[in-house]
Amino acid sequence: MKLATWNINSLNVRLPQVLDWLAANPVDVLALQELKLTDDKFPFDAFTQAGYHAACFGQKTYNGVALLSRTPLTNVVRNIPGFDDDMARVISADVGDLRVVGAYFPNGQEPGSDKFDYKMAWLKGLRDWLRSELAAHPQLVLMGDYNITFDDTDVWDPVGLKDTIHCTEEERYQLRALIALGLHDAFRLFEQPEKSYSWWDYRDFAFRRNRGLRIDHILVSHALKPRVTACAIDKAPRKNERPSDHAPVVIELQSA
DNA sequence: ATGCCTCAGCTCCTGAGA
Repeated sequence: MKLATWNINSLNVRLPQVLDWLAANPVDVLALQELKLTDDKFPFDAFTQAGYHAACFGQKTYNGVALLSRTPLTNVVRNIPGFDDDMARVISADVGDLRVVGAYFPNGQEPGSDKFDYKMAWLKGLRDWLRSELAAHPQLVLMGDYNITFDDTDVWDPVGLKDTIHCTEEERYQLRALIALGLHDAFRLFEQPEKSYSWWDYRDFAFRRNRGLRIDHILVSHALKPRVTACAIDKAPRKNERPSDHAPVVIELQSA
């Protein structure tokens, strides 16, 4: 089976591209981030016609996440239990024998800012909750827009961007702490092209120049790791007209 | 260069994204 994650930067604008991508890439599960719409505006009918069940957790203007699945989504949980948050950033569900968590991590704006402090608190909240979630659901996948690079390999200009947002040691420490719960970066389980990124700034022809960051990730639990057969970033949708600034990341799993 | 795009909205500018 295949699962994917994609920050689509407004579902209102990107719905046709999501449907086109699903038609060409009929994944079993797709996690979406940055819907930028409320639940009452979510296009359930369009996804039903495309053959997908959907669970959404929307919000006006900002944030908003959803899960699409070929098979029913059950035990849906919105946001991080135990972490009080007024932003719609996390949605979890059972899909077959998997626990799927889709997440839109805070941006953080700038080290030292209030938004950076919120990002750190959110990461701690996520980790505290995931510890018990992993214990309850050994076969777990956590995918989404993490807004953090693992290391300089994920950064087009590690010197120029040293200690800037997405690249600070504090953020990377938090990411390693998530890994330490018993998770693996599916992308690095395989040989990958050099300078592989999942996000490119809209400005300055950044995509054409491949000036990007790898900030969209799929982490798999220990129990799931042996089932992973492939993981790749699909740059094709970034070449569309009016693209999202992010590209989808896709993982392939053997059946249990 | 507090810029460069893109999107939402209390929409002809501003805040936020990353």
